[in-house]
Amino acid sequence: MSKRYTITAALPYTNGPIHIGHLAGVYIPADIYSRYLRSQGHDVAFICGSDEHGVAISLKAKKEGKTPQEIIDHYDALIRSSFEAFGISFDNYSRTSRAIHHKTAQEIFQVLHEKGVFEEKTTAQLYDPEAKQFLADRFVIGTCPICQNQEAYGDQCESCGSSLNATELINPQSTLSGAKPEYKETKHWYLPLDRYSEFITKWILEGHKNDWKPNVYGQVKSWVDSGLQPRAVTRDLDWGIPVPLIDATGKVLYVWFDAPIGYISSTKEWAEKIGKDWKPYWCDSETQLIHFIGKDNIVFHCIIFPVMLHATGQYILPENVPANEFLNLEGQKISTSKNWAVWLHEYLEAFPQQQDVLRYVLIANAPETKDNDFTWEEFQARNNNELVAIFGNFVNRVFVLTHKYFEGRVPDLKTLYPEDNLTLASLQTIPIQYSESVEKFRFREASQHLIQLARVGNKYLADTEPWKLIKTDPDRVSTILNTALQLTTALSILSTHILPFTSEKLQKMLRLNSKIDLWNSLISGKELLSPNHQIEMASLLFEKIDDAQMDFQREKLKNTEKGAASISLSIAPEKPNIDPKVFNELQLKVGQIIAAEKVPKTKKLMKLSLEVGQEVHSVVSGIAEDYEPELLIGKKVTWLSNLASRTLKGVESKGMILLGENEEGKLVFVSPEDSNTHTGLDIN
RNA sequence: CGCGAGGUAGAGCAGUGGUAGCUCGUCGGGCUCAUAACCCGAAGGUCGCAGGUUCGAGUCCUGCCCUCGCUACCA
Repeated sequence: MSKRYTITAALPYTNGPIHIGHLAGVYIPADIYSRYLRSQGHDVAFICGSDEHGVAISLKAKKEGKTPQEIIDHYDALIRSSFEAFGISFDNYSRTSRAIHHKTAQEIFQVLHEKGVFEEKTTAQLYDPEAKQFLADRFVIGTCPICQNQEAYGDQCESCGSSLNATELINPQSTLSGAKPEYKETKHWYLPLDRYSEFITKWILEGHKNDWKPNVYGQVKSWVDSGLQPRAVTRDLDWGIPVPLIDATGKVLYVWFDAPIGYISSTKEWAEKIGKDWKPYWCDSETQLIHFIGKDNIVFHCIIFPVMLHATGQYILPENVPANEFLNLEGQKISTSKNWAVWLHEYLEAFPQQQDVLRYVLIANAPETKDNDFTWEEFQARNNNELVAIFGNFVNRVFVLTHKYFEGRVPDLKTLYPEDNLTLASLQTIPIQYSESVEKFRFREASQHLIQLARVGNKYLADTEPWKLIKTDPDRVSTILNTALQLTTALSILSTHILPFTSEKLQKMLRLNSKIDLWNSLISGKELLSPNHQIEMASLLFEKIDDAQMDFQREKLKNTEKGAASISLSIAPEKPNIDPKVFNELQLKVGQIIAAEKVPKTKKLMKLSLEVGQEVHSVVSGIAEDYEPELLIGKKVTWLSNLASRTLKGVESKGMILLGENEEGKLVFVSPEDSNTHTGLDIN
């Protein structure tokens, strides 16, 4: 029976291009699922769009001396075209900067406001008087009151790991202008999540205990157990959707309030274009709503957005939120700022017409249950050993044999032997297993069922050996090749979701004209190609990828990483001049490390014994992530000796070892002769 | 620190109480229609560690270790 589905894929944020992590985590699974549902005859709206609001874009614009509009136009165009070229089959890809979205988001805000859902609160927040802006915690830096790190953020000190309030920082500074933030009162609207705790508990914790993924369920449970808090849904900012109330000038909707509404406005835009009613896709309880996201988005899609939808009293809730974990690249976290990524638009240029290879590799190794690693070595191996050797080679064998023995016409099916029946049976059983996997969002498993079908084909040919029988029993060969051709056709149907470009090419080679109901013919065991049907000459579906190409990609990664490093090799801004007396108050000495050990239960802290003249002092330093204890022994360092002692994690620390942070984010000791340092390095 | 997920052959994964499995890689053999492709076979695991429950534990319980993530702006 045909059902209605609304499938959403996380809105990409338009401050950077799309990389393989986005694809493996969200877009390829969502695309496969949508294509699958369509081939089953379901009514599918596969919805996405660019997320174009928020502080990050406004900041990036300021930094690059552009307008936010220029930034979003650039990335929206890039993202849009690379999705298109990659075959992500969105029914609509919109933008949150469009009028229809502004209107939709404001309407939903209005509805919630009129229903009295929001709480209004006036609080004092940090304000930058020079930039004339309120500051998010992240945009205030200052000295950590706990470890004296001078670059602690308003919410957390990354050196000692303590969580902080921006108010606790010593000498707070705005990262926008360098000005000293002051307090200013401001009014905001809060979504009282705490009042919906029971709703979330019943709906997810009780209702979806067994059908949602453990990582998603666990995350939600963790939020609910720790007590949901009211959350502000407005911000004082100049970039975003204006809050549609008279007493809210200068305020915009919080980006996380407006972004998920983008799914709805994108659906509206699509429905208008094709003359449909959008409402059933969001308001009809028969519709299945599925959100594809990455794990960092769980709270928004499982708690905040559903509460918003629920509170309006008009919308349906997601049936499932199959969030994936993260993909690493060559053993390291993918990082946009460090340029450690494989960008989709660059892949498309480097590997033209090979979209399916990346689709296959990423889905075969999708981070479904835990973080996974993408390596070019694996990319090459999967292409050469699976797509080329198993899938492509089987198809090629069948085409070559059919032309060699039957002039490219499908031969008759004569007497069926047990091995023929066995093979034909798998044309039904494998698609059924494949379907089960897809319906459970187990795409990695589904890709293995697909390749399994090609394996069955290779084995069938190896077992029956038609090239030997042709001399003695041409009738038998006729049956074998008919069977092999049915299998090839089945392969072209089963691969439509994961390998859409390949599937299309193969169907052209087979001259498969009617595309209607291919899936049904497949699982009902109908004859897929009739005798005497003429097929095209063989052409290769996949090509081998050689070592040189892979070396080139690996080299490129290294170089772009270096390139990014040289850009970020920035010189810290000058601080105001100080009185020489202040400097004289600092006591700096050279010390030598004579012992080092990690402080237990911490990530970064290392306990060092420092020999200074005749004395030995104990100093705790946040360098454990960058240095092995053994390598530190014997090292001479610059030591600030008259900093008041303090105790970190139960270990007394006297003074402070001077360190700089280099372009790779690695802490280096201040020894100007060292190759790790560069001129202009900020010492602290 | 708290919370969540993960830790199973060289690599990537499946396996929720009953003789440890799949794919890739490795080694050996077969085949020659095919993109030096394909098919068969073998080697390779104290299932993170330590206790416990049970006739029986990868699977349940307890403690610990390691990796990743979340802690409210990175998929």
